[in-house]
Amino acid sequence: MEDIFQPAHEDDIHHLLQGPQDEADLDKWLADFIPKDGCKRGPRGARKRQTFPSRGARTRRAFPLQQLCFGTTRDKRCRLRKNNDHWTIKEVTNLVQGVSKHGVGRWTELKRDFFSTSIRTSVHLKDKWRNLLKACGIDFTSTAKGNAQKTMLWPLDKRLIEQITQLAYKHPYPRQKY
DNA sequence: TTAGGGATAGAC
DNA sequence: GTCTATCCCTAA
Repeated sequence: MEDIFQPAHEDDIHHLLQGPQDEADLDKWLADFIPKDGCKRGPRGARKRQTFPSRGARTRRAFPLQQLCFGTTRDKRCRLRKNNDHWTIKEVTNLVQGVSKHGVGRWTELKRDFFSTSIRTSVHLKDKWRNLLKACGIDFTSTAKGNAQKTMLWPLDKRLIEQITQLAYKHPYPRQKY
């Protein structure tokens, strides 16, 4: 199976190992971590979207469409669901910067400042922050379930993880009500 | 608009 | 079947 993280050229490998040379180079460097079209990345290895509903004959879950229309036991109406769109390191970095600037709970402002051209909604930002806290082992609510898989943080810079942890304590989630 | 619970996808 | 990331719904 093709390793989607393996750069195509030796120069790319060198570039990857060297890290970003300067701020202008940061985007290109980060781009090496962005999953290629049709692929996913994560602790359990690259995931490719199915290109054909092989299991779809048995279950609607396997359809590879960007959007699905189906009902659930909870919601009888047809419901649209996008396929999973994993976050890139750059997006996570933007989110961390946004929380650093605005604090938690101000997701619309954060979206406006850092994700104005992104498909991510304020709800996505909130969900991702919640997810990052889980992954950092921070129990943000008394009802937090189980232990998040810490290995999800593997592609993230150590400093970024530290920053997330610090922000989590500086700006506890959910936001304090005044 | 936000918080929180639940549903879903996909690897293991 | 389990587990996690992401998406979606809905109450406040």
